[in-house]
Amino acid sequence: MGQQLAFCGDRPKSRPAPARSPDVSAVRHLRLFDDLDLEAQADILRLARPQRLGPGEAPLRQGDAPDLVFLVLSGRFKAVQVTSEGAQVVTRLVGPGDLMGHVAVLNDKPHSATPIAVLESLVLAWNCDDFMEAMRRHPGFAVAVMRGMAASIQEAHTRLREAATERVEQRIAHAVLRLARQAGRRVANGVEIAFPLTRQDIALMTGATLHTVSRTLSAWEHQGLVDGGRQHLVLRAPWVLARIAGGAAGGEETIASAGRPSGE
Amino acid sequence: MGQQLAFCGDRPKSRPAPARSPDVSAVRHLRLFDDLDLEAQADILRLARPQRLGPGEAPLRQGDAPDLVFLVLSGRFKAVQVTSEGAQVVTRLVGPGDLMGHVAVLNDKPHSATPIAVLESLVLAWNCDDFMEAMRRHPGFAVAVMRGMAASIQEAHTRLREAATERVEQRIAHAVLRLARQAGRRVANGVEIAFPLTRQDIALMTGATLHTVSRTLSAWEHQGLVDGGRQHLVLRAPWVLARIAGGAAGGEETIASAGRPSGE
DNA sequence: CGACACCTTGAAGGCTATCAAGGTCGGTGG
DNA sequence: CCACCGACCTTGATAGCCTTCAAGGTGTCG
Repeated sequence: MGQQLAFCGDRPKSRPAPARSPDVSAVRHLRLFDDLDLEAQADILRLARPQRLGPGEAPLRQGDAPDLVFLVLSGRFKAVQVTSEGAQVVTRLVGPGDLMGHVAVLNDKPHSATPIAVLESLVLAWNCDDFMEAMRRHPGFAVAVMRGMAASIQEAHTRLREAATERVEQRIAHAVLRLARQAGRRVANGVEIAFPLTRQDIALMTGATLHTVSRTLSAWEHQGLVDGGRQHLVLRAPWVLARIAGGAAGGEETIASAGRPSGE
Repeated sequence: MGQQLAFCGDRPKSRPAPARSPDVSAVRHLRLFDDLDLEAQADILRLARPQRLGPGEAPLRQGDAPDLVFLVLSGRFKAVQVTSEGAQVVTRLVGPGDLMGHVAVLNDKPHSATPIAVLESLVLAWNCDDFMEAMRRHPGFAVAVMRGMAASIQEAHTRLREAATERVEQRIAHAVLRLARQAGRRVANGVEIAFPLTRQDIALMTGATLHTVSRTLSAWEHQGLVDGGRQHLVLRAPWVLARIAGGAAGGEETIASAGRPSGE
């Protein structure tokens, strides 16, 4: 009882003295800090160390012992899991306000995926002992972290259901709609996915091959549903994609033939 | 800031006075209470109300507003998610020490699955406000809850990877091995799944049809890898199944041809 | 302007769902 | 006790979705 667990694995405690504690104003707007008063925010931030990552860089690697916990301030990451046979999956997309590495720390197991930056990104890093201590000292923080984990679980279960019950075209539709919701930017033609996204990436998110993804997007482009391009995607008719995702076979569906919702 | 969130949805707070607070001894051995001293355990249990469920019964239903959080003391549940088209998935298996309903409560969204008892089961129920309050008052409890959620996330991501990269036979192998780990009981012939499990259940866990599952299990039974039966399964050669799960095509593999591990 | 990464498109084949037709077990009521 | 019924399981045949194999096209960066 009351047994102390080694949350950071068994490696020596390396606590690099924060060069300078980040400013509270940088995180005030994040939902993770909604519940906390200024004092608590400052207390938690005092232990954090900012870090900058360019596209392709990773703050931690699959298989590493848990050591640090990261909070994304800006930019975006894709969490890639590689199997022993070399097959890959993108387990989730990580954006501002999301944590990385906390699952492994809480589980006391090696990291199960490598988060790779797809944009110039800024993160905060905590030594994992400090992170655990912050949660113990500020229950509101712990609850906020749990909220994020709960959302993560629901998303994973949703994707699990899609993978088990849907055809490839539906899964791709769901995937791009989810991308638009998580990282979409309104543009003239519709909604643009606001980071470089290859066909291969979509394939890794949907359990399809890049060939099938390419074919599907080509078909959609011919129907005017999307604008494709090199590492680039614009959803011109999200409502039609939603109908495809919902189970309608698609068939001869065009932009005009589907009732455009008045709201939104 | 400090804005109070409606964790229980907007329904009136119904707090049925606990008939009698459950005994601390019933939960002492659960990992969820490892970190807590006796006083904290008692404080948390004081708010809980025991409840008994028979096979087929569900403590909550998919789509319901979050209201209560449950802790399984004994028995077992399968969490079933149904899509609008009627397709079903089993998102997870819930056993002693696991929570139910907490994800929806933390997310403040309707329950995303219905946990159905597959055995006579005993659970503890908390009003969700009380549950949140317990976590705020006892950070160690919050951390323990998070540990369970972290495990849940890793399992979901693992299954996501399997669904995306593996053939049906491999997925079934992984599924039955996971079942054996979570609900296995050593018997003379090997390891028995210790609750009634239909082919359909396995199909809902793996994204296959019950026909394919039946065919696969029949083939395994002919090879002596498993003993099948009505709602019944015994793994005679888990190490061979592990090899099948690991990617080996199986082919002419028999019990004898695979090196039996010395340990365990 | 050459090389690399990304994308497109065709053809063939296999894995699995689907359709179809029973078989078997266990409980229930007469 | 026995017959019936429902739930669960098995096995064949067929069809089709999607992967796999193959061959190029295209955009971008150094």
